[in-house]
Amino acid sequence: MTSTAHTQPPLSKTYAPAETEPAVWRKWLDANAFHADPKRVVSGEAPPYCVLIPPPNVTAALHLGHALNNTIQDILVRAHRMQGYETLWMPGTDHAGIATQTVVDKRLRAEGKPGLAEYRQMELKGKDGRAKFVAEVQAFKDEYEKRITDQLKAMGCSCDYERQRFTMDEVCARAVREAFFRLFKDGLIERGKRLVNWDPVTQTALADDEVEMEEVDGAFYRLRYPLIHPSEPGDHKPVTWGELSARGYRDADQHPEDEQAWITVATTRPETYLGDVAVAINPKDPRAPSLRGLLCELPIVGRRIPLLEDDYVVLPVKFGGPEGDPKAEMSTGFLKVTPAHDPNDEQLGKRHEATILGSVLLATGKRPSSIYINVMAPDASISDKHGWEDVGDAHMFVGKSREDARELVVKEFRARSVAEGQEGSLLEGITPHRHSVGHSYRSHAPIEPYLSDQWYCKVTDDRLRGNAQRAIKPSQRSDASLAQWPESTPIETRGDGRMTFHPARYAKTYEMWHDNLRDWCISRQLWWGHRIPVWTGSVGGDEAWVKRFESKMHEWWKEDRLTSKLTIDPTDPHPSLSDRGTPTSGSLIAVCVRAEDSEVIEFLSEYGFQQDPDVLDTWFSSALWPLSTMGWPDPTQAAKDTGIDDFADLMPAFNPTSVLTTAREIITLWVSRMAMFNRYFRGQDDRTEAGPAPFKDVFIHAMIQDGEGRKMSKSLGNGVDPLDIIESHGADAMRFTLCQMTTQTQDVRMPVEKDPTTGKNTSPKFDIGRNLCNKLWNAGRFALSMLEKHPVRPGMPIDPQNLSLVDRWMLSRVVAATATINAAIKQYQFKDYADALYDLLWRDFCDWYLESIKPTLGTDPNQPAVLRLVLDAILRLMHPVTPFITEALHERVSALPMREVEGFAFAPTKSTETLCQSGWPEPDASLRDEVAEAAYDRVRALVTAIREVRAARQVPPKRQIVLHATPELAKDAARWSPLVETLAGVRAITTDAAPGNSAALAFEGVEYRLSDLTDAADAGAEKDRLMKELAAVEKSIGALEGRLSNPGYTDKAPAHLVQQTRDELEAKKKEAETIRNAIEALR
RNA sequence: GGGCGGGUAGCUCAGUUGGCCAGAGCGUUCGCCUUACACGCGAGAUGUCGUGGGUUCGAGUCCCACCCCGCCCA
Repeated sequence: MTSTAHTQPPLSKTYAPAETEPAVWRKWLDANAFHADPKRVVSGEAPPYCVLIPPPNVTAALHLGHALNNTIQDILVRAHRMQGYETLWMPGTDHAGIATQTVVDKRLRAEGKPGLAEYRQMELKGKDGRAKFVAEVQAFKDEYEKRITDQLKAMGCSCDYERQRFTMDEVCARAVREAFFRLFKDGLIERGKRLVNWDPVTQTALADDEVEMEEVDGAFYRLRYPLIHPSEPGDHKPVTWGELSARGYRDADQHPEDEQAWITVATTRPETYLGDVAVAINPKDPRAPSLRGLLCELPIVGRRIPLLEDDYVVLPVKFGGPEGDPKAEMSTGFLKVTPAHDPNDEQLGKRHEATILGSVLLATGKRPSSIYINVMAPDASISDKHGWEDVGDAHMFVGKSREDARELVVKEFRARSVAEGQEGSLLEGITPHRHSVGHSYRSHAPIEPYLSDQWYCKVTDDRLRGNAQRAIKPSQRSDASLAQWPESTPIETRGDGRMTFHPARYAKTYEMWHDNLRDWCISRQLWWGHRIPVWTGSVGGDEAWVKRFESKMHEWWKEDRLTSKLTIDPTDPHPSLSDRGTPTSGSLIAVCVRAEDSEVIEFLSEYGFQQDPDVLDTWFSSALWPLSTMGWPDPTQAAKDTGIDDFADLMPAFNPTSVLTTAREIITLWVSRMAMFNRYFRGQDDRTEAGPAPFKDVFIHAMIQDGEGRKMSKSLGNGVDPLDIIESHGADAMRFTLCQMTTQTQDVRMPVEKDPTTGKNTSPKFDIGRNLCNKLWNAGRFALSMLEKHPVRPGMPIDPQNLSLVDRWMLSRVVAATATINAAIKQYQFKDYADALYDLLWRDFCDWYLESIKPTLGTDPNQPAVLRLVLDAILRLMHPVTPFITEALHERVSALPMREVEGFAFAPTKSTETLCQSGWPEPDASLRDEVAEAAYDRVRALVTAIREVRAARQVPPKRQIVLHATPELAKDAARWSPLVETLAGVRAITTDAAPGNSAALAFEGVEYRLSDLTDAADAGAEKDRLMKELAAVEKSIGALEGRLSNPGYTDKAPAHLVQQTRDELEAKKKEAETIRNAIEALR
């Protein structure tokens, strides 16, 4: 045993995290303490415990939410490591396509360098703008990745940093290629022209869950469309009110009969009228029959569009629409139909495709190619270059932004009348209307529903959705979902039903997401990301040339190096990939290349094939995280790429992982997709059996809000930077506070204040953690000094029966706390874990145990051994949440001589070099000593009673007083000696009669006396106090008697409870008697 | 509109299957620099448990209705 304790410098009076943390971190690294060895799992030496970090975005600093999330993961990981599990916490970062691209563009411009727009110009001029921009992003990525890793280290996260992955590194890239290839081959990826969520600022498509709905103050604009008769192109035959009246149109006679009639549409987006292809009316609307066969003429544009009947249109209230429904209140009964700029209109348009196309044919003499008239450019400005030809007189709108175009449309409609010389404006009116509008989660610009070619993953296929639904534990499935999706019933033998949500309610979020799932748009019009591995082109001309192509393609296809699909007609406005067929001249061929296969790629280039310019949604690569981080699909190659030679053992050892810890919104964005992919790609090749879900548990933590219940955000300036807290309070203090805040609710509040000295945001909440650390530090410092003065004498393990009362009590408290802590960690009840530690350390160990042993430590030969053991156990139990301070103290404690206590063991681990690798307390349940606890509780109750009297009587703290006890109590106190004397400031416990100026002490319903309190007792104050106390006791007696006189209670309540009430009544009556006597004595 | 969470002391939160007089920390009041800790020690005060009904001998806890706040989905 080295006596390092003697050579080490004295501990400072308050805990100074900045002096401790770096040295402790070095110690962990030197011990290689966080490195997981999958071989120990594969060989059966140790059970696995694995956590995958939710990879943070590589270009954003970690915020307090990350700090919470990572604290939770580190608690779980450190606890399990100490419990003897072979533990892997896999770190990594996410390339975060759209976010990073945006951030880097902004940064470049802020630095006065060329931005994305300039690189786009370069690319157009063939100057390699794309590659150069990606190189810029890469440089930023390297810088920020290091920053994030440093932040994780500052928080004390015990990740296996050697295995750190990045979603775009070569190992992860290989997983993306393989996954895309297999999904493509299996018909689960397709391309199609659909209306997508378009972000006009970043100019990319977004998935449904990347769109945030926000309430916006808008308006319903009521626009009049003149009615005309169908006629030859060029002719213009207005419908008059007279005619309408004759057709039975309601209220048509309210208008001059020779004037042109109109209908009124209500819209929140007047600028989209340029793309209208029809106006729809509900068939139940009484006006519908009289309008049949008529057309509208779009003002200014001059397009003639049909009137459709469709019950999607909301009936106005006056025609029987639902009362109270704001839409029915606002509705004019006419809906403008703009398929290219509204998803509902698209659906409606598709239902009436024949009518619309036929009507356009009739009006223009030209057969239109589709129902879509797209009037916007990708930046959402009005454009006649993207599918809008019949501009008519509407040139004035071209080139205007959405917002400007809206204003101009309103202005023009207001200025114009339905027909030349006719009264009244085309703009019937504007009604303010608050409604929700989709915004980009990244640029926060309003989403434009926009028609474009995109790649989709058919997640609605049972092979993906079904397996995700079946993944969750049967008891967490709802009847409604099972009824809706009978095929999603988990089948135990398929490996279904093994994923559990904590708290359980989140299973419902997950379930409902899948119940309403739509196909996933996976392409993004970005440069930063995994480029879609599909090359398209067509092959024609010389027969030998074509033959060479076909034979090579066939050869490689047989080798599974590529797979292809065709679009038969490249001019098809809705190109969709059909199954692989014989390439024919003129058909567009899409070839998916499995790997970075230069032979195939060069060959395709030779034939003029070009790689799809789009990249994949970031979540596509994130979804592969449980696979890609473990070297899938080619661990051998992954080992070569990284120099980490045990890649091959990772999957068998650690997938499925133990738990995923993440935030609520991630359930849909990420958890679902990881579940789908892990089960799909780890399933049997014949798909008879799905693979395992990627984690056994999913823990969803609360979201931290500020004191007013608002999200922490940059724009509000209410965010707290974890690094600031680490600097001001220490990493452990931050971690303990966050742990203690983690209740099972979905939000937790953290009042934010500005630190007056640094000007940085902080919260008084962190004082909880700081104070706790300081308490631990001083308790440790004190215990260490005591153990130096009174060293443990080594020897045979101590029989706990030979220990003093307070020692047996303290050990019993450690046993109880360990059980509470184990249960809390197992159930992800982090607040319970923190509270159990707080009580054990502060209340039990510091307030009572340390105070109790002060006078006896030098005389009781066993006591130092217990003190050392208990301190050691507390350090271990606290280590997962406060790793730095416990490691630092443990270094000194472990250097001291020790002696075991029978039954108090620690879990076996692979090393005890550091505390973080040392074993978790595993005390035998027999050390739980109910008798000692009851006895010590009596001591505490007596001490507290005496202290109350002392405080009430203003006895000076240092004054030693005398307790006049009954012979029974004196006997007990002698057994406990000197606990009561030490803790209550009692000089002597005597059976002598008390002198006249003594004070009353009520304990266990018996009156005792305390004397020598002061030189002269203040009888008046004492009497007042006793009168108050008596009133309280009498109130209780009344309540208890009331309960007992209720036959319903005595007859129906459990007997032991009734007895308990009777006993208590007796005790209270005695107590009242005691107080009355005391009052009497004062007279 | 659907789903979920919350409304308990001035603040932040506990309160498991209904069963002692509803708890903790911070803050606050009183007394203490008691030789580990003033980031501390001892003692105290503070609650119509969102509102209104109901079930029960007994409700913060179960049921119904309603009112606020927040999140997610449409």
